[in-house]
Amino acid sequence: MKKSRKTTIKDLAKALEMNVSTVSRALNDHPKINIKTKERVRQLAKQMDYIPNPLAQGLQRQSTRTIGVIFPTFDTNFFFRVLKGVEKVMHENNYQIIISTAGNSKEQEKEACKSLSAYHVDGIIIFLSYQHEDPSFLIDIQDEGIPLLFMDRIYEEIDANYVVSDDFTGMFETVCDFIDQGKKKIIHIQGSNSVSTSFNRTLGYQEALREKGIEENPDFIIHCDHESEVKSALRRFFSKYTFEEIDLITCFNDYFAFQALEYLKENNIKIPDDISLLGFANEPLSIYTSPKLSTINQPAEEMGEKASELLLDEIEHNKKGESYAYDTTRVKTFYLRREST
Amino acid sequence: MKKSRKTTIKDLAKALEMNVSTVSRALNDHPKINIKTKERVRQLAKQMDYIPNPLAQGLQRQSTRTIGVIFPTFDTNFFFRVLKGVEKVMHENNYQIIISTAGNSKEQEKEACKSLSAYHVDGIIIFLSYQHEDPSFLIDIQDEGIPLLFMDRIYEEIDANYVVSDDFTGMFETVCDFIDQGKKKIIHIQGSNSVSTSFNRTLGYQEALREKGIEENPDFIIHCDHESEVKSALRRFFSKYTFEEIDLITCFNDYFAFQALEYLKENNIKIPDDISLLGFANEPLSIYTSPKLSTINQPAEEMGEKASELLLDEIEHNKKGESYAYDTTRVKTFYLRREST
DNA sequence: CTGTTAGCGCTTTCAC
DNA sequence: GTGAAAGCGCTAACAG
Repeated sequence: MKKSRKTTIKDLAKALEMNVSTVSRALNDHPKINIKTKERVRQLAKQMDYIPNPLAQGLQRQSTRTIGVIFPTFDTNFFFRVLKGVEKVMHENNYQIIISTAGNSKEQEKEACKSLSAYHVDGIIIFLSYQHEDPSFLIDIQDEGIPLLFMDRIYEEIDANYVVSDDFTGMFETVCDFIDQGKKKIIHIQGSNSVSTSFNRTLGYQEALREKGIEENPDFIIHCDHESEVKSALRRFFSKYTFEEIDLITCFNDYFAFQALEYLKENNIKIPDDISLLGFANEPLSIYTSPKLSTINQPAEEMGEKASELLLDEIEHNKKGESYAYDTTRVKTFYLRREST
Repeated sequence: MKKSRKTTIKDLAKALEMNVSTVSRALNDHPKINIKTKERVRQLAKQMDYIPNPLAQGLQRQSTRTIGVIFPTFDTNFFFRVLKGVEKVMHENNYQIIISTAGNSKEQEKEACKSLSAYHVDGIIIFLSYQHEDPSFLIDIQDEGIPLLFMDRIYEEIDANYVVSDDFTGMFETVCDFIDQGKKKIIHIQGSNSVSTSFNRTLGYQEALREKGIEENPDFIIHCDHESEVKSALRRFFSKYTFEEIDLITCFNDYFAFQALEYLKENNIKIPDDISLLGFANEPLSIYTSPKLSTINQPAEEMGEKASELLLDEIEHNKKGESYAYDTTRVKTFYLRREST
């Protein structure tokens, strides 16, 4: 393994017989540098294939043109789609992306944050997945001047930019519409309560019933911590109720809906004639089921883009020392009718 | 925005009334440091929440505990699954991951490489997606001492670690088995020829026919650059041939197979009774179709893990200045029977 | 065992 | 306009 050294600013300076500081200034388009010198420097830089060392720059400038993204896991396709949006905007702006996961513990989540902060990322996009009784580590990060952008979950205690999809409204409006169309016997399969998205979707379901004056039956909210529990939960439910007593099944997400779909098919229930089925998220899979799953679209890529733009904005303001007003943008979700409703 | 400074090694040194170098050595477990001093230093470090600045360390050590991963795009779930494997191993070993995409041009692919090299990553995992007439930029990166690991595609010209799934064998063996079972009229929908995975899968198909003494009909290899072309390509094909003339449709990947599935359903062909259908890759979607798609499993996560381990290994050897022998590991693919065959 | 010093590659005052 | 010099936070000879 031969080691070829990268050309540094010193090499340029020597070759051009000027001081490194001049070269640096020329490269950074400093106003007081002779246009001719600038050109000479730039030309040689290109010729010698000079790329500034971001580590050195970062050390000096306290900025690395790097942002971090922390996901709960790498299991859900939704995150990948968000990442795509992030990637797009960040690379357009010449930022690198460092990814992390919270894994399966609060501790890991905290470690991921600290680690990114140590790496001097210029900002962090985070899908916080745990409830921390002491979220001071997050505030510490902000205090270090690293902007934090929270995705898909709002923390009242923390002042920051937020990008969330409007889970509540999406579910609320859609369920209202169904009720108006005469489907009044609706159950909801909810996910883990500690996940705010699940919580909000359930809330949307409940509020819609209330709005339309339908009495809530506690049995009609079926709790599953994981999609693998859906079928047996439904089996339990339908041992108490008949299929005729239900018009529509709403679900925390598309994966839950897929399980429900299988369950219904196994029981020879016609979808949507006997029972309608609604997912949530518009995962790519939802167009491949049969019948194709109706769902509530959650524009993942758009969320990633929006988050990146906000974060970049905050970073820029920070650099200039300007003040900055936080924003929480709710990305619109909407009902997507396919074949299961 | 209050800016709280991070505690540095200097702060520790001052507080402990010793020299920074002693502190540094204590922190790095240098053999010749008094065990007592080490303890004092470490305790204060923990107490003051000291985290070494990776930028400074990187600048000095020429190593950043950071690796880069370059994907062609963020479209295929397969990449996400690979990333999961990479994430697992890398974070176990305290490495950060920087991600990039080749986007849609050779130039971008090259830029991504250069950019990662500039960031002084310790290694790069790359799914090369273009054919570069001049791959010297890759060799340059190796010469800088940055190990390159190629995924899913072999470059004869470049000496490096490779991790590939055995596309050829997976397709070859599966098609042979089908032929043995009496399905002899087999077509193959191939993807872009410039993608080596597609190329190899096609080769597997062809070789299986040859092996079993079946004459190849050029019409039976249907070319599509993208899944969106599959339906019309099939329409064209089946205007020339009847459905009865075909036993089995093999596809470049599961997405292609989904399109074929839709086409067959639209034409009221019973799967697998009239025609069998085989995908490739075992994308998560394949279990949600109806009928469930039979496919050839490609262990994405495992590939990511294996790649990471090899890369880390090379990095470690490099650091110690030891010699290192490259390896190309073929990850086994295998036929996964579900309902479409 | 520990301190002194130089330097990684770059930016940025402060001079002139 | 440009040069000299200090310093970002850390490590690693070289001394003693």
